[in-house]
Amino acid sequence: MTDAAYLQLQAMSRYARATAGEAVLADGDQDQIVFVARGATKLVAHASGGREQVVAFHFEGDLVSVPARGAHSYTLCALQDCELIAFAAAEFLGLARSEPGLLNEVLERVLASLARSREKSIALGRKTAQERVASFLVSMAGRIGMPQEGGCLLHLPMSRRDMADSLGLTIETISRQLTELREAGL
Amino acid sequence: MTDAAYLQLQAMSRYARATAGEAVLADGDQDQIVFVARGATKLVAHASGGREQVVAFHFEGDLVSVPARGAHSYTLCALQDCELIAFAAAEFLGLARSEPGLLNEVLERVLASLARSREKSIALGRKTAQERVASFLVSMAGRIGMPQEGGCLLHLPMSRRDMADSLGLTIETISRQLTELREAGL
DNA sequence: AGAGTTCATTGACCGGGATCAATGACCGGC
DNA sequence: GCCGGTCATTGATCCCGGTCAATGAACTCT
Repeated sequence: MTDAAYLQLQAMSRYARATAGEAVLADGDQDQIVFVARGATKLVAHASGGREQVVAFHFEGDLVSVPARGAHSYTLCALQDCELIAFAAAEFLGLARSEPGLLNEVLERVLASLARSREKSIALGRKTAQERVASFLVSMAGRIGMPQEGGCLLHLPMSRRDMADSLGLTIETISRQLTELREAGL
Repeated sequence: MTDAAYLQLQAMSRYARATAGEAVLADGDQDQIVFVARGATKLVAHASGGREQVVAFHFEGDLVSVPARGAHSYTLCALQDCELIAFAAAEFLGLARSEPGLLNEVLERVLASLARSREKSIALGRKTAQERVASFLVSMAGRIGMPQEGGCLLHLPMSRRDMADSLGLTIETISRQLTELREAGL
């Protein structure tokens, strides 16, 4: 990346800190691109009737595309204390157009997001509660698990409610499935 | 786009025709990028136990990212007679890196796919059968509806089974919801 | 220490959509 | 014409996970 582009990028960036549980609304009018420099976030969609769907979780180093409200309104929300760097998507992509390396990096991350979103669709559409919880744990282990001898240590920054809202279940069902897995010795 | 890039692009493309119902496996080893020149397709994920989830529908002019098998295996499948142009994703993105215009176009389409995939997650996770069918119809009207005086004409190329596999329901439920909408005069 | 809060767990019951089953419509082949 | 096939519709029944409710654990505030 050229120095000039770097300076431009820095100029259009907005740095934000967020404490655990806090919403990072950013700017509701236009699409945002947010880089998670530290911490973890969830992207929540609000459906009618108070129903909420967690569309994705993000961890340190992840890039999030936060859409302006379309059919549903979205909120980016901190799970832990976070440091975030936000850009207006249009502006960001405008600059990226002259920086193929950057554009390519963004595209690859967006493709990864798309792949994860599709996996979520499969889970939500065709899996039982047990399978959803199990594949959630496997997926999280792959993303933020610390390999340990013989296994893998997993610190989950989200609450039961977040898991439920991500897997299309209720907190009670999550709880029941987890105890079932625990009693099965997993 | 430069002439040289265009020729390279053409050289790495694979043209394919597919008749309705036919699978377009392409190449299972690596990710594919497919352009739908004519017709309509579905991207199907195969879960264990014969369960299938339609991850997305595509129509004339759409660009599809078909992942090589990861957690689940995917198949691109023609809904109508199709003309398709396929690229190996790695190769395609390699060339695109030197063609910012192309890269930018691809990125925008992938972002649109991501947005649709998220909308699908919301439907699958937090909506009733009735709401799913309704938002499916609205979404399809937005993509392939022909505006008519006072309304909108919609030719759906997919079967009840495809809708069911897309919405996480069964053909019976789709049928019941459609008759319910019909009887309500919608 | 006591009161109020939020979150996780567990139990009892209920309902929306899956499953099983039957029927009809439409098709191409011979 | 008849027969086999696939697809859509409708009804009867069942079950997974939602809903309602109670309890306990951990924490903060006064």
